[in-house]
Amino acid sequence: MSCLTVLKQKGMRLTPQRRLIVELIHDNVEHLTAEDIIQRVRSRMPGLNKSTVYRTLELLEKSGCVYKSELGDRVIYHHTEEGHHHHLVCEECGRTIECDEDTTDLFEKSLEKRYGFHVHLQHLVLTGLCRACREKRG
Amino acid sequence: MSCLTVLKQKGMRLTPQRRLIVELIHDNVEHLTAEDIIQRVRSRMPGLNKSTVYRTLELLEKSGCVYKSELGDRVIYHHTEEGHHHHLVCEECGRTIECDEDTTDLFEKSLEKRYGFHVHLQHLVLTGLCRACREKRG
DNA sequence: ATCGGTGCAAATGATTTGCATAAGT
DNA sequence: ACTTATGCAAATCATTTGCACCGAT
Repeated sequence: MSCLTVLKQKGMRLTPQRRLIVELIHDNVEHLTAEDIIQRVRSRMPGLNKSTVYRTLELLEKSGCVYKSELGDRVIYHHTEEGHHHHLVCEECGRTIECDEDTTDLFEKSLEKRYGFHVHLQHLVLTGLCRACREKRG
Repeated sequence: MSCLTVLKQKGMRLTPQRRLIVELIHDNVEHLTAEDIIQRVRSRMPGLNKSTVYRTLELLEKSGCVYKSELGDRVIYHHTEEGHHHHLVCEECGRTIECDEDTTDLFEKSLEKRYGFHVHLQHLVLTGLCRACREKRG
């Protein structure tokens, strides 16, 4: 179900501002910060205020349409998509790899088995080095 | 090697303020925020300024004496100790479980194998529910 | 005695909020 | 029409910074 449908179902208004912000988040594979979104929005709808961006992001997060995570010291947003909830971000080239749930399932199970701890891995963002960058480094 | 030794070796001064902050971090199993440390310091050395706390934390992080991580929207600090770099924090009771590296090693290896991605898991803090709290919930 | 460290107060920067107006339903 | 959403400006809150003085070496 699309974000816009979710909002409509909840009785929220589909304003041009919200449509634009939702569109931006969906068109981007990368993770965007609030500031990124404010920048990108500027060219298409110059009047759109940053408060509106923040309010919309909060709304989308609470509605389960986007994930809010921390990447280093940046707060980033990413649309919710089933099966691709985790991300590997290369520190060198910045590329993002979507990480499927099978890989994390195993990890979750081992934490459960070993510590009796049930992790809530909603949207994990891990940093490191991708293969290409490691090969370049030698 | 202790934090104080590290600082001394780097030619940094061992002021009473720094000694106190280091002591606080080492005495606490839990994760402390900068604000927590500012509070706790107050009773023992009322004149100690918050800037000094922030500056010391940054120094300790750069010297590899403490880890700085994000837990939800809080920035937390924890002393570096070999073999216990990861933490499982219960969302219900707040208890922290130290997670040994064997468990994460497997996870790291599977990410490497599957995606060719080498994660930098310096100090992972994961939230979820501990066994006791899950049993209480039923 | 030196030079790095501290306290203080002011600056910063991201996010939030209160309120009058605008606009989706 | 009735509310909710937006724009604006001001408030907030954690963290950072410039600078004069202090104190560990």
